[in-house]
Amino acid sequence: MTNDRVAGRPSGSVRETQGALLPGQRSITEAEKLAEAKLGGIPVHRERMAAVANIHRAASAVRHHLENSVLRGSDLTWTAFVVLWVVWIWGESETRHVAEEAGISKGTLTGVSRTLESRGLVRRTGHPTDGRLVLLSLTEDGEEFMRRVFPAFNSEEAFVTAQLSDEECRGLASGLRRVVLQVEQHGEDRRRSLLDGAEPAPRRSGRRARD
Amino acid sequence: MTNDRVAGRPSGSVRETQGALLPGQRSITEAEKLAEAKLGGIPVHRERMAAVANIHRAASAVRHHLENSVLRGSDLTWTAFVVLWVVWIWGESETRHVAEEAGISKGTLTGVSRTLESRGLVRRTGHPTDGRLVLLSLTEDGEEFMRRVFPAFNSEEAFVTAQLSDEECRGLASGLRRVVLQVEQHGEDRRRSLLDGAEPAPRRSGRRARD
DNA sequence: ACCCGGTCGTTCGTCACCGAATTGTACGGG
DNA sequence: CCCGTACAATTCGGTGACGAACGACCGGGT
Repeated sequence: MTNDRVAGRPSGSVRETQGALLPGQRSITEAEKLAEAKLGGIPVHRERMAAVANIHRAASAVRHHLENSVLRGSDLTWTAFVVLWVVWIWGESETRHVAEEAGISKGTLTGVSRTLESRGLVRRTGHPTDGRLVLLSLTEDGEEFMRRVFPAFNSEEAFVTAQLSDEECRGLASGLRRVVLQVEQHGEDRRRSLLDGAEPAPRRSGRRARD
Repeated sequence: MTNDRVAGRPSGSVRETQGALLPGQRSITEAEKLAEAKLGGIPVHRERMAAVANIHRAASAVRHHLENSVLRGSDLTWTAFVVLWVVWIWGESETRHVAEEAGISKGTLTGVSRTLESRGLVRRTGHPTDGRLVLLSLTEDGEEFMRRVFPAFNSEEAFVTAQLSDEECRGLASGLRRVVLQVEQHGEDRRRSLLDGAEPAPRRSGRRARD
């Protein structure tokens, strides 16, 4: 039993014992306090925890909303749309760059891009001089699709950020960009130093070593 | 052909033609300009687009980093850890609340909680008076696990936000919270009014209607 | 006592996604 | 010219996840 006097509560669901509780705002600050109490003395970086937790809350809420509004009607998955968007914005690109930009693995991109190809939205062409590379580009149908669907997508982006001013959006984007850069620039070193000495890592899914 | 003079570029990869290009910062602002040019006149909510895009970039980067640092060593998936975290923070809870808080579906939670149960980290008990409910709580092993692993997790949360001051973290969390609240409070109405009149929605995966 | 609309967690069909192994191409020495 | 190395995309085994259908259960009305 640890810190029962602080973190303790009557039996039954916590939510029920607190009455009507809006998700989000209050629950996350409650969570911070409870976490600190749970750890009993060990300091918690509360702002960091709240920021990171809310990044994921927001990402999942936004993705869910977009999947069930604009994307559902187009019969496209989130990932497929992101890939389409990346190729649309950047123009003809090598697959490894598209995969990185879209935040998916190369293996996943192979499948997604084939799906998009079979729907006539993207074109896959070999690189003229380097036979290892494959270039992705939008077909005319793909261009037309994005001209039609992106405005709707962007409208929902505006909807989900409706509580924020333009200036606040800029601040938000700037903060998030710094998080992305931090991980991209120092993440690998950090991970290496964390398990320094230790074996690289086990793995629970995916193809097994042939060995 | 639309706006070729504005959006046009020499053939080959865009990335190659721009020289060394840091991912993140520059690419997203480039993307905004390119998108606007692509749409040729139709206004784009640039700040909104940048904010939303960066939410997903950041979420995926942070998740990736955490999965490959603290979680890999514990042989837990991201989702399993989030569920564990929610139950740890909130104490014994009904499954539907845990699922919502963790941002996953009820069906997924069934599988995840069984996995966690089989590892002896959580306990599943029937509700004393309502036979439909199942309550989740941490076992003593689960408590011990979180006391050990959460500090490491929190340290990585601090790492990914290292470029931000405490004050900036608070601002970031606040902005994201408003996004979450906006979707939670008005998202369903919005989706309903968007496809108003139209058929509810098709579906591409999952169990088929029995006909 | 019995239905009956509503709500709970679980089941299950159907993909999405990851990442090691694999395959194929490029290119710089011997 | 033919290797060996490097690096590309693809293949494929495996898990993760969704969400409609389902069965168990609640509680109020008839």
